[in-house]
Amino acid sequence: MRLTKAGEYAIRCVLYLSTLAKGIVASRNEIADAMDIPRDFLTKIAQQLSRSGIIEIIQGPKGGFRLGLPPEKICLLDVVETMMGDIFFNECALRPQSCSKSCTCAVHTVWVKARTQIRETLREATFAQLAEDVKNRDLYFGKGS
Amino acid sequence: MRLTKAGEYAIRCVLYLSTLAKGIVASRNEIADAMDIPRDFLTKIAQQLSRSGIIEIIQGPKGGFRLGLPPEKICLLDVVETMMGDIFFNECALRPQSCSKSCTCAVHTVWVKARTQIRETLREATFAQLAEDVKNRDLYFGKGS
DNA sequence: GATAAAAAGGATCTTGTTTATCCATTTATA
DNA sequence: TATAAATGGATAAACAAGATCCTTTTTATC
Repeated sequence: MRLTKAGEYAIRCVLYLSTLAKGIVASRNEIADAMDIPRDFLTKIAQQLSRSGIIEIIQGPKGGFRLGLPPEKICLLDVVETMMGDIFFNECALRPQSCSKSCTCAVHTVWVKARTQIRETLREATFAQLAEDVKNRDLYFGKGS
Repeated sequence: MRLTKAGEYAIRCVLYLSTLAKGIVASRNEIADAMDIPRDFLTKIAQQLSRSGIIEIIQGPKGGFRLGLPPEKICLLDVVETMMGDIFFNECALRPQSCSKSCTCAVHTVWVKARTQIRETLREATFAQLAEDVKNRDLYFGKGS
């Protein structure tokens, strides 16, 4: 049960953009180099992030990516669910009709609780906070330890 | 981010055994039929559960599976981690040395929190409770709705 | 307009994991 | 000793993840 590479890369990309001044565009190559993301894979990831409004893509020379929302309006949950779909640990917790047994059973209530908790935790973590922390520590940019 | 079939089947298997009187052995076919698990797949699942002591396997005629521990000593976390390995959402949360960037960053503390929460929730859910609930509701055995 | 930088979109490919099945071998009851 | 029942190893099929390549489209600037 783990974060996919696509999810990890997406977080790094949004985090990078969140550390820039408002409205600044960073090119795909710049982001890929800085955050250690395969260039062409980043293309696909950016397309998904763009479809859910988390980033904007600018084409043409001087093009690249920038945030589509202020970083305090973007949370880890947004990015994770964009890249990996809904978080659920058991079909029943989200799609009761797909369970061959009854779905009110005790097991499912545990999954629902787990799902709710993790979504809440990921929702509380905004990229404004994350970027601030990263900037303060000089992390993620080769300056820190 | 979801439970695998193997994880789901393992839970159903242990739940079935937990509803039986202490020490009772159920054959592989009985469990497979009752809980809608592919017979040969259940073999593999049982081997894993047996290696971590959750169930015991009895060979020969009248053989089958039974719990290796009292059901109040088995929790969802045990079964899930046996079948799916450690729960972690990000490499760094568990293996700091594998992260190419610094691992004290703010993102990782969020993953650590999420991981801790879900493990706690799954640890609290024992099969004694789960089986009791299932028996009370006549669920999981075709008698309920 | 023409040029060129930069991203899109589609196709493909590799790799790994999950799920499932088959069969010869081992175990142990009666 | 015969037989019921599970093991263990091998293999296959299905699917998802990760990565890469190439042609087309967009658009800033000369």
